[in-house]
Amino acid sequence: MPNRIKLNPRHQKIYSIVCEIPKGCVSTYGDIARFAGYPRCARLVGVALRSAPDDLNIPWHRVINAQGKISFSKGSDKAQIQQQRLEEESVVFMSGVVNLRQYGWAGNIDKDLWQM
DNA sequence: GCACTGACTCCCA
DNA sequence: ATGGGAGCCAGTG
Repeated sequence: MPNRIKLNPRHQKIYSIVCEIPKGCVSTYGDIARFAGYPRCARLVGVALRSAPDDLNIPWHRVINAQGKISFSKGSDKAQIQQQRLEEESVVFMSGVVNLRQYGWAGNIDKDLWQM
């Protein structure tokens, strides 16, 4: 990913993590924050993604909250776009909720690798 | 530098 | 299962 844009190291770290999310998978703010090295900074992820320029092509739509839902207000433009993009990646929304057990990227490694 | 806000999360009623 | 409240850390004004 191009890092020509000068941003805070934390943000860049978060961007890197988000970019590592494989297609067809989703992750949560809390998990990404953990991977980035900021266990309690779920909000920071939100701030970072909000500041994320489109130039980087950040797959921010693969980032959802711990409930498996979109953090935006229902009916919000971004929420619509996010869901649509995920569906295009074979991520199925059931009642507006993503099954993290199945699509959760962090979920695959969280149990064994991050169990401490 | 202080105070408020937030694309969050967790716990309890 | 659902709803409400407190905690958390950074960013922004």
